[in-house]
Amino acid sequence: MPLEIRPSQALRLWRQVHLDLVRDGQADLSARQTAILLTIYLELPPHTVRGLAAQLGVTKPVITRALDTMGKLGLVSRRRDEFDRRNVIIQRTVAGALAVEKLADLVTERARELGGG
Amino acid sequence: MPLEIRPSQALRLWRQVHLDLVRDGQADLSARQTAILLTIYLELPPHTVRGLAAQLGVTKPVITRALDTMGKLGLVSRRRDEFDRRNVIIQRTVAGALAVEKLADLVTERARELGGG
DNA sequence: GCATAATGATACGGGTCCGTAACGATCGGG
DNA sequence: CCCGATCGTTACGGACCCGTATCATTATGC
Repeated sequence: MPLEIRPSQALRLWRQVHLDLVRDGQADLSARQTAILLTIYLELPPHTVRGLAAQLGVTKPVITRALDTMGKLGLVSRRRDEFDRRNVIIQRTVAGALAVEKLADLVTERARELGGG
Repeated sequence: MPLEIRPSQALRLWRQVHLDLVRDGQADLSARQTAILLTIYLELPPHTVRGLAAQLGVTKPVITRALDTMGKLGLVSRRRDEFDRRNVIIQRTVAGALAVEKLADLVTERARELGGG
């Protein structure tokens, strides 16, 4: 069941959602942080620093810093893997789930408002 | 002609496109820069610093700095308004148009690949 | 001509992020 | 044991961006 969308519609959708994010002032997330956050909330656990780095094609410090920032914002949390104490398991939070849900509603609503152009 | 998309589809689309942008390494654009770039390429000219700042709900230095960065990348260019030399007119470039078109194709393609979930 | 307004750019102090390299902690094999 | 491999984190120098305040340039009204 593919989703049919024309390039011009895609651009207008992309612009409008980004405008909303900027205007809401809550869009302090970079493209990398967005990719990390959505991976955590859409893919099956467990999530590790190394695994996320591999999926995004970036180095581990990038993931560590992004988790620091998003942790301050309360969007994700970390805990040690008790079975292999070298690993860190990245966990979801209530605030993170709310933010993801809000983004989903925003994209969905803006898509619904798209005209035929 | 609204575009029907479920919240779960919207999230998977958002994640996949951001993953592509990060992996391509071309995602040096922040949410603000993306909003500015798409506004320039989708809305009718002329575009000024003040006008963009008003549309995005940010201050003028934010626009100036974003234009500096995107100008270095060749995505936009600036010239003086000869009829009111206080104004600066922001213009599109070939490279910018290509980048926008590429983004449109990316979103469109990833939308087409979406399953029913 | 002169004062005022408007535009975009710049200075400043502070924060975040980058990539590379090194680090401490932990696991595992010999 | 102990040495190497693996994990996530931190250090470093550099770059970018933020918001506020200020600046030079240009236009406008009297």
